[in-house]
Amino acid sequence: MSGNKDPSRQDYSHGNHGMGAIRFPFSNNPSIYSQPPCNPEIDQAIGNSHGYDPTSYMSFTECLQASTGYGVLSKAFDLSCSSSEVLAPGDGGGTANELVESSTGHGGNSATPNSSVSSSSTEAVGEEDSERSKKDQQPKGCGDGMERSKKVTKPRKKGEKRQREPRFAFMTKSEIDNLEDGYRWRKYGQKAVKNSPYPRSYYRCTSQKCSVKKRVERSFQDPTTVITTYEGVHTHPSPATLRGSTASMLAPSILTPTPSSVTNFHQDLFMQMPSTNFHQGDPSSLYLQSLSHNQRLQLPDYGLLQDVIPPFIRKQP
DNA sequence: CGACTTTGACCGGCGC
DNA sequence: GCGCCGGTCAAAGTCG
Repeated sequence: MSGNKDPSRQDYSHGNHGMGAIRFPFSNNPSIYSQPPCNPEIDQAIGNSHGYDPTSYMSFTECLQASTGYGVLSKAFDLSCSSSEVLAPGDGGGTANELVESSTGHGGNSATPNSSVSSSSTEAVGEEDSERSKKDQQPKGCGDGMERSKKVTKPRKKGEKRQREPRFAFMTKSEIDNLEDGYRWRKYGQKAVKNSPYPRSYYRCTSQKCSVKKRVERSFQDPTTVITTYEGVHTHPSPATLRGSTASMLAPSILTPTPSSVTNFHQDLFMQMPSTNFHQGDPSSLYLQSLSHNQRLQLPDYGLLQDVIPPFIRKQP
């Protein structure tokens, strides 16, 4: 191996050398994302209704950290959502597939034209991830000299369905695949995506006790769009947060509340969300749109407030 | 040398 | 039952 073998990666990973060097961009400029996501799969996954409200954004990190409290999200959605649309099979499709992690929602009737940024997805909040427990219980010892072909598989109880962590999917307009979100990730897999020339990458949070995963893929119809799907809840604060101002350095516009304040902060944060910002799917899900880091440079300077005030609040007159 | 990426193989779920 | 496909594993390679 010589690294850099995957052309499909290189093509759009400008300047992305490993992780942690990328800033997550966002912008308040609604015009940038004037076109709907193109990948039909993704459209469905994120419940794209072509009617999202581009004026309402929150930063990637905010969303992510908000995801540390699904209850909060749910609460927020309860407050802000009136209908049950989530996924928008809309165009007669019903070709729901892999990206529609959100299992269903409730029928996910098509969103109304103004129903906004619909959410993407979340899945049943599995208490115990059987998948993970499989790994945990799986005799790791099988590694020593053991070939993969003899990999021990944990006997799964019959009828025990694999449950997944809740997921959030974000769409991001970016040339960069692996967006800086304040956490450290280790890539553990990459797969070709059906019907797409772009591969899907699988990442796992490097924190030992944290089992959060994320998938990153690129829309095949709009290569500038990256779809990031988070699965699980971080059990630890963002390393960036711990490092103090690092997060701010990486992404000055991204709020990185202290761990202890995350919950309350996001509760407030979602409470303040415009009702068009997110729609309730199943319990909670987000669909974030953001912009390239280039565009972020055009943001007005809020000084210290940049790190305090959520962007979607900031932008308001 | 440790952390991380790459990559082919394996596994399980699901549709037919 | 079979095949497809998404997700994961883990050895090997790369990088700093």
